[in-house]
Amino acid sequence: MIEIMLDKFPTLPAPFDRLDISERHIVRTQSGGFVFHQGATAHSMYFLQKGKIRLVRHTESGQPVTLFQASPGDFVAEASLFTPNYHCDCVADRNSVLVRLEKPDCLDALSSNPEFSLIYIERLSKQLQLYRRRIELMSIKPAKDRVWAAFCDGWLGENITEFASTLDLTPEATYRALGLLVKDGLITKSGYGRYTPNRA
Amino acid sequence: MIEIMLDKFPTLPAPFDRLDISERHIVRTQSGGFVFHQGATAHSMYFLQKGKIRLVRHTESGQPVTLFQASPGDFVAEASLFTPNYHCDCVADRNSVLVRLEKPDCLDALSSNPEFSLIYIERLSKQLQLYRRRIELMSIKPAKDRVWAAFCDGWLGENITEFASTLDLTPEATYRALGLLVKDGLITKSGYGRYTPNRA
DNA sequence: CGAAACGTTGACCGTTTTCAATTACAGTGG
DNA sequence: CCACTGTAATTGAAAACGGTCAACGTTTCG
Repeated sequence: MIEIMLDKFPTLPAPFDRLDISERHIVRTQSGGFVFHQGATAHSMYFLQKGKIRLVRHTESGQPVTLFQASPGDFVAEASLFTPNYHCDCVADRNSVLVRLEKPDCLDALSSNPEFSLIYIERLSKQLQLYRRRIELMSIKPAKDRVWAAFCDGWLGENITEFASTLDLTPEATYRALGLLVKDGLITKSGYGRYTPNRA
Repeated sequence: MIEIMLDKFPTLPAPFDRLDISERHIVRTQSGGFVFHQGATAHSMYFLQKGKIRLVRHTESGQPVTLFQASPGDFVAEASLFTPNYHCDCVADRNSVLVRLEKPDCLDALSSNPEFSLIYIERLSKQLQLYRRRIELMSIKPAKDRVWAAFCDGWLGENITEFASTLDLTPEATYRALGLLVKDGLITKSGYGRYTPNRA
């Protein structure tokens, strides 16, 4: 039970786990509610613990443009540490729980504690790696090859639908690709919605 | 003339412009040559000044997998600051010029100079923003909408082919999309390979 | 001038999306 | 424990979109 809850609520990762976080930093937002608004003074960055949030920018003509959809475990508005105002809205798609990391606290820690900085830089560097890899994955053309590459990388989690959206494929296309890979003997279907790698 | 040359050879951006860089840090690699090998001790990260390089990982079965293709202005192997070995090959696709940023120099600067760290963190944060936006762009389904969104964002540079590849579209598809946008009156073709936004 | 690279357009083809229907599983309340 | 409900998984068929191939125009640069 407890493990499941921990699973569903990722904890604040290093180096921010060192900050003094109290209940007043926890932000609970109802589905449809705003975490911050475009143009508002950027006081904080956020860590999404639970739910789904979306960063939306409004163009001059008023058209909304989604910049990023965050899932639990993602940081949001890291760059706000370096900009005076938020450049987009942050809106919750579901009831969500976030940890507010206030700008002064972050900048203090980063300025005064080199170890803290290094760990954050490490985190950002590795994130960058992941994003680059994901872009490279999305550019693989036949769906079968893309799914195979991503599968080998270990992107497939619990949920195939989510896996599909990570690859920018429809779930249907993903199921079919997985089916072909099974037929090729590269992977094995080990149950309803479960696929496991084969030994060479 | 000189400006053009500066254009073609991006200079080392902050904060690394503060490091003491001499000729011995400049790495020139012929097309097909390697900058570093998977498994080798990670001594440095690199800044690509000219040319094209590719990060390639070899799977257990020996299949090569491209992780990232870098263009001038990109950093490569930032995460190697935090890992003992390179986890992929770095191979030049053209004659290339890189600046080698040695791990001890970088870690020293990051550990001893908080301002240096902050600027690097700022850079990484903004890179992250760009990648996230690019992923979001690539997930826009009809090519026309994708091109329009990217165009509004200002991704279109000098080269339409490059613009196309950024969007994971073929040049042909991109030309057609641009044509439709012109037909819709959203943009104007202002010359051979030149498109400009329309006023509302 | 000539070669090379980029831009542009057309036609055809293949893959993926879309839409629809069915099955499997998890969680809920009786 | 079981029916009940919702979400995810799965499969099929048809349509649409973008990729591929091919041809040609334009610009740049040596």
